[in-house]
Amino acid sequence: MGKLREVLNDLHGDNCALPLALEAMGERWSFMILRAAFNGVHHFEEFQQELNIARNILSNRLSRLVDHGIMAREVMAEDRRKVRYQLTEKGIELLPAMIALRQWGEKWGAGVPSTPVLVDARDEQPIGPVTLTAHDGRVIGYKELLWKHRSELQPLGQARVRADISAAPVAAE
Amino acid sequence: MGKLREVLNDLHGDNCALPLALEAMGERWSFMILRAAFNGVHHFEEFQQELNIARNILSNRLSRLVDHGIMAREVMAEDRRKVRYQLTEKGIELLPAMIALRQWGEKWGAGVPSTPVLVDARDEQPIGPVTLTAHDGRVIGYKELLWKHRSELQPLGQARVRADISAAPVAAE
DNA sequence: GCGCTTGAGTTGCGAAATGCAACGAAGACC
DNA sequence: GGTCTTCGTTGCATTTCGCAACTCAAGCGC
Repeated sequence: MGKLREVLNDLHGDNCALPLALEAMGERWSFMILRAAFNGVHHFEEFQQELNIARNILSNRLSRLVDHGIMAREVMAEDRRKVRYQLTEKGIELLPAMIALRQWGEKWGAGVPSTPVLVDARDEQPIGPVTLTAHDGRVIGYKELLWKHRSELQPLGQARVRADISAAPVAAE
Repeated sequence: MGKLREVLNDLHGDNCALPLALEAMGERWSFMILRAAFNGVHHFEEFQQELNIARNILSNRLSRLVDHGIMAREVMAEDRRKVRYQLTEKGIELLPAMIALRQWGEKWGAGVPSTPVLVDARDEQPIGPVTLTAHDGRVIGYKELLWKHRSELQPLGQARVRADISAAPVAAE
């Protein structure tokens, strides 16, 4: 955990939340555990058999996920031997990242059709590909993108709104 | 590399491309290197200084990314000491996954505003959050989703189209 | 040519993470 | 009380990571 964290907050003057995400999810089994959790796995033994992961590692990974607030640990009332691991909202919000990874693997791997498939509950159609979108929701490709430093963004906040606001006082003077 | 790969292709009868993606990108520095690459870093020494990563690890990670077809290695013609590492299309298509992770880190980390920011080249507005969408592009939340086995999907292909097709013969009879 | 620098790695070795198998301990079950 | 479950922990071998020093080919100044 040493090196990576040290570098977390400065990348030649850049700032990035990516290392922060990686500190929580960058370890070998984290995403696999997350996936199992999304598939309804809740207990230690279930994870262990499903993933074929060493028990000590699983124990460690689950603790870490709990520490990071990605999963919640709860001793069950009706059988106090059992512990239930449940995704928190913070954990659930990793779904787009996980699905993006999975779709990438599907596209570029050896044509493995992943199962189970995530479908829209309304019509049971598989979901679409995870994409980047402009602020108005329009899908946007890599070539239509620029990396900008925060300082060189539109004067402050959303350009259009901002223009309206700043125009008002001038008119009032 | 042992355990994880063994389990890659069967998760109690499930199939998943996620482990495949993780095999390529699941190692400690892979995403950080990818991020640097997206930010215009191309040479060994640049990666090394930018990331403060050990040279042997960097060497190893770059080779592996090249092996996986995520980056391309090219010895430069005008100075044959220099090697240029360039993202391939396969690498570029990891952008949604990377941004999803980064946005998650931004949201749940200690309010770190990431820089540089990805903006729409057209209006220089920051891009929107990476989301899951239904097949028709409508944004879809976790609670509106179901996990379905491939076998229990709508009879085959798209439901609506399928319904039309299957209705026709019946009417014809 | 000859020393000097630069770019891209490699090597050796200690520290940390991972994997395996066996063990422990509390709670349920009869 | 004895046994079975569930969730871990412990000890030890293997693998990966991290650091610093070293190699080695290619350009550069003269």
